[in-house]
Amino acid sequence: MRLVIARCTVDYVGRLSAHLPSANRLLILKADNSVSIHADDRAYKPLNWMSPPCRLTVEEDVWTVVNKGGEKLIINVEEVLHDSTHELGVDPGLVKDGVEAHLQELLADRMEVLGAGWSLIRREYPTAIGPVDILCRDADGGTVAVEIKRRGEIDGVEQLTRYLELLNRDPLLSPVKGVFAAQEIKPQARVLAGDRGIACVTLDYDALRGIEDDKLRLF
Amino acid sequence: MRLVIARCTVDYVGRLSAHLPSANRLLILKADNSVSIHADDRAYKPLNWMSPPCRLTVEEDVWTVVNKGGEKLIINVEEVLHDSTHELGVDPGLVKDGVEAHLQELLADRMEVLGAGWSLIRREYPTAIGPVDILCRDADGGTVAVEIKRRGEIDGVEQLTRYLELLNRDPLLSPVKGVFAAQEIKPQARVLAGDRGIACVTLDYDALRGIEDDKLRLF
DNA sequence: GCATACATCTCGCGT
DNA sequence: ACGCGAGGTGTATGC
Repeated sequence: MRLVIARCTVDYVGRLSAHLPSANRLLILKADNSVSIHADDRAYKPLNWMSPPCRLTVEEDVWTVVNKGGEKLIINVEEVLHDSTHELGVDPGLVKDGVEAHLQELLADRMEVLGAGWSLIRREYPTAIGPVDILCRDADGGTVAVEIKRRGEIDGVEQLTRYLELLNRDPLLSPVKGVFAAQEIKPQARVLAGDRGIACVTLDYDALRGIEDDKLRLF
Repeated sequence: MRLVIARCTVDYVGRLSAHLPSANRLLILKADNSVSIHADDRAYKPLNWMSPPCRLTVEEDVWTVVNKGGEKLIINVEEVLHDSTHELGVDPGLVKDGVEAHLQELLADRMEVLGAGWSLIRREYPTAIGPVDILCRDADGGTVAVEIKRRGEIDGVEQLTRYLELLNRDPLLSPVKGVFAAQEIKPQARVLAGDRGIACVTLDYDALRGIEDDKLRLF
């Protein structure tokens, strides 16, 4: 990894055209040839970048990065204020916990959260337009499609609506009801769901995990 | 901006929990107190980060970054291999060209691209569920809602569908037809649009800009 | 401040 | 390779 602090201008031509006027910035050149240009604010997003795989060529003070799609990043280095290179090695990578997949596992293992007597048919129930997160039966034996999101927004309701339309065309399954389950459901999504006859359930991740822990403790 | 190359472990607790085992990484501490942790690959996304506004506290070799939402980033610095600080000043920022807003301007100025005799009613036509990109009249005087995207995907068709549903409830406007306009329209979006009676138009950005340039040259 | 829509989104999974 | 969905999405804009 090479770190350069330099006064530079940058031009990007690709999916759009963009230009950075002359200023002092951080240029990061990584082992995979990727390049990013950072200002002194905002942690996440570089001002400009070229993702790998790409090729970097240096001619005098003009650095050019191109990728296979023909996108081009041209850095004009006017003055170098710092330049250092460091060996980092391969990163072991990060361990995550708490994403939607985990919510789905937890809920599938504890269907009674949705109602007494509810039971799982299967997770990731396949359909022509994609898998339904959870297909289950309610206490009356009726089929229910459950869409799970971390944050429930309007597009999640649209997604579930498409699944329900499709599932209800199958006479073996119909009628299929819908449940929109999320840790947090936006008001607009709740209104749209109500309008479509879809029930909303907010999931308490810690409580679900607590139940799961209790279960594990039994073994 | 402070650049540190260090062997470190990182823990993030917030919207999820994540852990980075000990390894050499780049730590970027920016003027707005934001922190990001980079491995030696991938230009865009840090391994871990804390976006501003946030607060950084250093106690011995443990750096803690917290934000208002209670998210926490804990960096355990085991060995510092490089440490330098640089003054960059405020960045003038980047100038973009080719985004959706510009497509909308160009198309509004050249409605005949959609058909002979078409005319603009207004851009950003307000509705209860958000502004319609362009509302216009076709050659027969019928009202048309146009949704513009850079890349036309399924959610854009859903969005336009919601607008059309709403607009067609207004007897003063109804019937309102729909046009889905984008530089590139994905096949699935095209199929869904067809199913909903929505016309698809691919926009040639360079051609639109060329027409605009010609117009400007007249003055 | 909340809510929506866009992004050179990136990234991973599945077909 | 493309399509699709998720993301600690981040970021800007309008209310």
